Amino acid sequence: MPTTSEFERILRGAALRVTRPRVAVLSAVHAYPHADTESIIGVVRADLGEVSHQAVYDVLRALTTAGLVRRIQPSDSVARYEARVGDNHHHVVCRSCGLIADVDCAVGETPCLTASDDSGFSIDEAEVIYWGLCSGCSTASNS
Amino acid sequence: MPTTSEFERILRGAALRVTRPRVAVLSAVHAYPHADTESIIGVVRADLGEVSHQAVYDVLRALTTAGLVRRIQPSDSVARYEARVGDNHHHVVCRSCGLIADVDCAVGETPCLTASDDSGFSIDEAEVIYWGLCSGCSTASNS
DNA sequence: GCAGTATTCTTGAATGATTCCAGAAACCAG
DNA sequence: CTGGTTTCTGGAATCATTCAAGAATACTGC
Repeated sequence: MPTTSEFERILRGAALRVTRPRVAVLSAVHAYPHADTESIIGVVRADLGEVSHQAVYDVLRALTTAGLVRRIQPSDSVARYEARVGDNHHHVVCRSCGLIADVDCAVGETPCLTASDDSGFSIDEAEVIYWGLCSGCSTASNS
Repeated sequence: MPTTSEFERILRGAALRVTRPRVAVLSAVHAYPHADTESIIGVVRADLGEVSHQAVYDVLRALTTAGLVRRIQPSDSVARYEARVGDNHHHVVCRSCGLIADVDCAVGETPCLTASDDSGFSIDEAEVIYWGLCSGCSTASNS
């Protein structure tokens, strides 16, 4: 977990202004991977006191645009954010409880990037979501 | 494109009641792949006259649950539906205009179903979304 | 260190897809 | 044909997210 000054450096490196809300949001995303926006707001407020949700939405968008965080949004879920970027990993989502876990790319480097027929698209990213049941829900449903 | 009576058979086969709205919605999803809910409502109304959006939402949920249609929901997009089910194909989405196209599974049968480390999840489906630019938007952005 | 300027944060309201609710209508079994 | 259940209608509610305008704050050059 990077320190505050490291977060500042990360922000500057992305040509983003360093503000308290931004450092707090970036820190929260690092601390709580796959957290939804409301959770992040809660963490940031616990850290800084009152912060408008608008600011958090704004910061999350700025960080996402800058590529410092990744936004993931499985069907039937609100937007979630994570700080692991640039390593082409994917996610498993539990159909029952919504738990999300990271999964490294299955077949090596970035194989998923190659579609069999790209229909004329120039593809730059492949996003994979595995659906299933987490160990807890799986056990519960077998009983 | 199946006929109305075929749609009826499909519905009965899934243990669903046959109603005019259901046939119309199923038909619309077959006719307009990747259409969003509002478009489907429009098509259904052109066919049957006034139909409540509630009915369409309801039918789409019933069909999705029954496995007759698939719901896809790329980030920053409303829910969309398609009738191709059970053949493990994926999608390319244009970042610029939102166009969606089908892509057959890249590496053969259902390889994506195997995650390198499933974190204890029992996985039953892999959903792949390729992000990029469609040929039209790609050309436009190069100029 | 300090003013100027552009970006960012606050407050509060609006948007829009989706869902909830209660009653009317339609479908299927016997 | 009738009963009973499921589905459809109409309208209102929910909730994540966004828009807008003014106040505050951070970076740039002096």
